[in-house]
Amino acid sequence: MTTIQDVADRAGCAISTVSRVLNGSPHTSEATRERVLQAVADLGYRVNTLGRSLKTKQTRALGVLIPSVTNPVFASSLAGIEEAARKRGFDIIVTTSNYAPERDSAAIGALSSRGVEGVLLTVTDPAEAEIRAFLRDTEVPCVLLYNQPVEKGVAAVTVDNRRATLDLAREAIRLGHRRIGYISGAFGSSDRARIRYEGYCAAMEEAGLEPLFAREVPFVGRDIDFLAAVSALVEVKDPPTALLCSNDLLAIRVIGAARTLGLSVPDDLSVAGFDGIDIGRMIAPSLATIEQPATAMGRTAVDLLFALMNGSRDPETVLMAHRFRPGGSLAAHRGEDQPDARRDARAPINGKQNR
Amino acid sequence: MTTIQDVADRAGCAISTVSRVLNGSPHTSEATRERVLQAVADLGYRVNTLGRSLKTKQTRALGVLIPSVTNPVFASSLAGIEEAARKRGFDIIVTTSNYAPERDSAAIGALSSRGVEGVLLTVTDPAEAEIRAFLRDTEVPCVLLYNQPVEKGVAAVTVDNRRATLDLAREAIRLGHRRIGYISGAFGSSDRARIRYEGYCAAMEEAGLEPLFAREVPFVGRDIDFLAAVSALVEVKDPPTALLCSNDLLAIRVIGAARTLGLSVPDDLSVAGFDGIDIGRMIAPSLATIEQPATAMGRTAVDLLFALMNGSRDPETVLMAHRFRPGGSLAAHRGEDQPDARRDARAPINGKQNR
DNA sequence: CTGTTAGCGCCTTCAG
DNA sequence: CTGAAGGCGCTAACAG
Repeated sequence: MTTIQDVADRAGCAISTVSRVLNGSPHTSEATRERVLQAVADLGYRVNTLGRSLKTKQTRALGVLIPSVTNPVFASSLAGIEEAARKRGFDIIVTTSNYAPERDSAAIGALSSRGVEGVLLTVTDPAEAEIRAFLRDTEVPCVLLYNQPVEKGVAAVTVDNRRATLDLAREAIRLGHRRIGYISGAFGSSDRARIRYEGYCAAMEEAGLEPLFAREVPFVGRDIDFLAAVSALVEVKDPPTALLCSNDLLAIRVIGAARTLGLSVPDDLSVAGFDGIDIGRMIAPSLATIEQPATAMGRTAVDLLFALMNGSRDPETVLMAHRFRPGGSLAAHRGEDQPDARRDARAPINGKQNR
Repeated sequence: MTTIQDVADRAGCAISTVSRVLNGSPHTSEATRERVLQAVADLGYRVNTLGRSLKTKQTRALGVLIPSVTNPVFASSLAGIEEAARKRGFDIIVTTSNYAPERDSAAIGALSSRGVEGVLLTVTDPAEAEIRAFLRDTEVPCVLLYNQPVEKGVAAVTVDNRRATLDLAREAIRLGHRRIGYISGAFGSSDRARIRYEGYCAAMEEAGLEPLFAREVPFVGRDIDFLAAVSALVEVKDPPTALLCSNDLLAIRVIGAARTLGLSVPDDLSVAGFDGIDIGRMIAPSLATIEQPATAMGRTAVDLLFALMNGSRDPETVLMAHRFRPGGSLAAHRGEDQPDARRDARAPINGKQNR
């Protein structure tokens, strides 16, 4: 590895001079400047970022933590992040938690240990003690993405998850559904799932309906377990006519499971998701969902992060606009039911009850 | 930021002692060990990776370059990479080229400037001069992913793109198709696309057919341009009955465009892709394609990289197994054509000809 | 067993 | 305009 000293030797000057031309210091004669540049080219020299960073305390690197990179919604936000960071000359260090809460703080520790100048976080639970402590104590600027902060003074970019799911559930109700279930991955793995559930409950109550059930299913588990879980939900007396899923990937799996169980979507069962990933448009029937602007959210989060970094803005929660996207998976209920649907509402049919 | 000196002060010892206990050196008394650990906990101290790396020349970081993180095939390989790297205690710095050749070498430069201990590359063109030079001259271990190296001594993990497309084209031919077209993103943006095209040509020639055409379409461009490009290909006299696409994302867009043009897939036009992304299974009709084990390829690439790093293996090309995945998008040709299809074969109908 | 010391590669006053 | 020198945080001999 060639160092700044090698360049200085070849250019016949001191390393400080090399440093100056490399960093565009104005006080250098054109002649030596040329020689230095020539030496750099000859030797194929590249500054060692570590040495520089150690001195300047600037790593020009951002840390990113997301649950998974194969979930298109996070891939999109990552794309937005990467683009916005690169535009400013920053690299990103990417870590994933795979929805495992215990990996969150480990990842955050590793990131800050690397001296990243800012951090973008999608954690499983922003209310978790260690996470809160970090958010409060750290001096490295930090913005939550998709998470909704539990205390003031924490920056975040998200949609209004509660309101969005309320909108979605209202739509299902408007379409004549009365027995509507909510299904999510492990609540412990996603504050979004919990908040969205609240929105669902609010809509049900508003319509004078009892929330049917909220069931956690093994989102990242094996197909066979997943199928069993869905089966337990829908193969009951007075089954739900619509299922709201905490995210699109889950919804797509549910549709697949329903089909395996011999149910037609949406004829026998309506299904809706949340996120608005592209795949939803391509499948048949297309997936009804809530769209959130994932790439723009990533970009916005970086913008906010840089504003935080240079002190031009205080931590705040930026709410992005969401939008209901209609789709064939959520259709009008062909009601052979009695008018007063409340009589059908009941305690959880199966599985643990939430709330 | 608290440093090792702060810890030493608080523990009442020298920084070297702190360093020793932190790095698990055996020669430390249990007593001081305790004191140090306590001080670390009290102060919430974390080693500064930069200082350590500067000394040890070990960054425990890998560099990754992929075209895009929103293409599921690269997202999957990235997931495999991240997992395998983390298992070994390595972080990854992720850069994307967005299929722009000029961004490849810039990214590689930035990566090595950060002192990454190894690099995983999916470049637009491994034959490009600057890339070749880097591959040949660099002392940082490096493995290509998806790319097929153009010279010996370069490590790579890929499938046999030529052979795979040959298999795919054979399948189309077996299904009765004679007028088969090949469509890809910009050849300049993907050596895979070019090599796959060769496989297509080989299959056609083997069957005594003339390659119909190979057309580059604006893969990352606007919908309207894309539609026009597809329209120009299929709205001709004696249109192709099957279209082989250089990747799945492209194939899915083609199906969408065909539909917009009023064509039914596969009744009017069969379409096949390459990659085997999950979405392909979920759309209707399901996408016929060549599956490559993206996540495993990422993992394998990291394994190979580490073997390179510790010198236990020499650069080599690892060919992973591919598999034809049947799908509704590629159906038997309902031939009202004359038996000798060669009479229909012709020079490119439209667009620039390749090869 | 523990402290002292010499850098790793680079930037940045401070003199000259 | 340029060189010399100190030090960023840490590790690794080398003494003691």
